[in-house]
Amino acid sequence: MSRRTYALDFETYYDREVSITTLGTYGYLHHPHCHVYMVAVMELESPGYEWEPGVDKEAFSYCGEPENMPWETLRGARVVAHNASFDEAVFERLVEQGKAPADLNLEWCCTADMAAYLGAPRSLKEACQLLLGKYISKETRDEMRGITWAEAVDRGWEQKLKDYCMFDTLMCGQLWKEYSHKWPEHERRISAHTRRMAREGIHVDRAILEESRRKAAAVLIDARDSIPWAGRAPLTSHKAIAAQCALEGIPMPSSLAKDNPNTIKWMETYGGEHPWIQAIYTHRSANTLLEKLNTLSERVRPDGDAEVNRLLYCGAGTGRFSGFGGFNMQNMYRGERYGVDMRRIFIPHPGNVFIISDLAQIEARVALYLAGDEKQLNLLRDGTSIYEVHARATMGYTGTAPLKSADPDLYRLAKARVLGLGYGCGAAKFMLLAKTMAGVDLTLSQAKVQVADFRRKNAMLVNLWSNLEKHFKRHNGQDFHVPLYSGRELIYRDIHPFAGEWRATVQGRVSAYYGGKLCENVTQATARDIFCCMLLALEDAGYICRFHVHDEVVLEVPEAEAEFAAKEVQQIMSTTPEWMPSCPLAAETIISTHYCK
DNA sequence: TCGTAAGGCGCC
DNA sequence: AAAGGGCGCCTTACGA
Repeated sequence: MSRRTYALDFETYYDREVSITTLGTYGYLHHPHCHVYMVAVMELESPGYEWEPGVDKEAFSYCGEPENMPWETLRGARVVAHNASFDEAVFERLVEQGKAPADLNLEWCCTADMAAYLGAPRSLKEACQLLLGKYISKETRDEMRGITWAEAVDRGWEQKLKDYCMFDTLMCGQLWKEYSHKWPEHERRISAHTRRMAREGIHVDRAILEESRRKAAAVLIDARDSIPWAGRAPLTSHKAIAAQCALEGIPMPSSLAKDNPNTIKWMETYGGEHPWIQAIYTHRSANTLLEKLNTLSERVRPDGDAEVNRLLYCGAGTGRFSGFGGFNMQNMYRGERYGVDMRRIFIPHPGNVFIISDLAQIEARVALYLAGDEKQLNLLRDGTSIYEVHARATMGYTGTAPLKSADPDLYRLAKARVLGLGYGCGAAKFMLLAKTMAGVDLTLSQAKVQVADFRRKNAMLVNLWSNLEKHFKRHNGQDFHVPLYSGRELIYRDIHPFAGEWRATVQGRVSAYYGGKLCENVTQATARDIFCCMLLALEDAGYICRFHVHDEVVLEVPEAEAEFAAKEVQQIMSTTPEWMPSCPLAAETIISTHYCK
């Protein structure tokens, strides 16, 4: 039985400090200044569906203070909101405050997520422009920053605000009516899964968190004391550093990036005589570390769980998830620095353990599948590691022993090639990638040889690059839809040449594209779809996902079930979706009492 | 005092 | 012809 569907939009007080951005959803909704002053609710089958401001407001079930909203109307309904994570959280807060009933059995759906799935921008304004051809003004919302409901009423803004709120609700509803049939059920489940994770948070070891903050702060103070201009100029200011260089008669490097080869040489040459050189790098990294720990600390709720696993569904143009502001779980330090292992801070609730499982080299495997390289796929199916497969298929390795032990140098070079050259990277860039990804030192001419050799021996992949580019360019002046095996598609809009590049718009962002990059996009998108398939399979099997990072999932299970769970999770994570049969996947699964790499 | 851009850097 | 990509957060600089 299908549910009745309503569009809904809340309006709440906000200012510079009291906002989701600064406080997180929980902190914001529990702040004493936070006030939910309006809600608009519209039944999508109502005749007022074509309502425009000032014409007919009868279409609305309700628009006014949430305290007087007849919430029973919504019992058992589907509720559609733009950025439902917010509206759902507001509703839960009203329940908590006794202003709404707890048992309405609502199904929340998010039109911002839907827009992102369709390759449109997330914001209501831009989504309506692209998907409905309608212009929305956000002026009223901007004007309300720092203005309370009572003040707005005093200014005579009551009707203006109602119109604004109803119009947003209407637009949200229209987006849903026009496009929801293009948003498949399994993707709606992923969207809901993302909101569920955020709502529940992650348990945190507060003792380790506080100890980590103390350690980072101590390092920071030491570094500061070694910087001569401390207190007189910003500590990592390029201008201040250039002035110090001039003062001490040493050259200023063109870049201060710590991985830049020229900068490394500069640090080695002058670092000994001038200890502040090391100190600026120490300060930079210790400061970032401390700030992240501070952010995390601010997001810990009274129950010891932190709201740091909010993700944007389809936040990236490829459909990957992205961060949502505040603490970002997707770029967390691995291992220890300054005696702090950030990942250890995240723990399961008492009596539980984490099951951590990741897809091994998922993108490299998908790329072979998309390119149709059966030779390498067959070797993979035999259980050979992907780097050895590459060495056997394209680098002339014929030994019977595993490559990793038989010829470690060749193995590392194969790894560098697989990780670094799959998407059109050139020789200069490959030098850096080979070093950072596989620890391989190459001269520029050696890198050139490797790039040329890779492209010659991996013709099917190179073919995929050029085919994608060819089709892309053929859509000059149009949109290019790239179908994925999952049934989803990537959409490159408004393709046109500009300044020697080929540009397109994805989720409202314009950038340049070429074969290797398109191939990377399609590969990443497919890997994302495979991963999401597994998220749902895990949910179906009853597992609670605390958070995930692109190809890695962290589940929380009772300790007593850990062994069985690890086996079952490993099984689920190794199972290829039915829409991509015979793509050889692999997973690694561990049991842990804390998050770790 | 704002918003934005850019340099730098963390991860997948 | 040549081009790894996908993100977000921190600081500083700069212009309105």
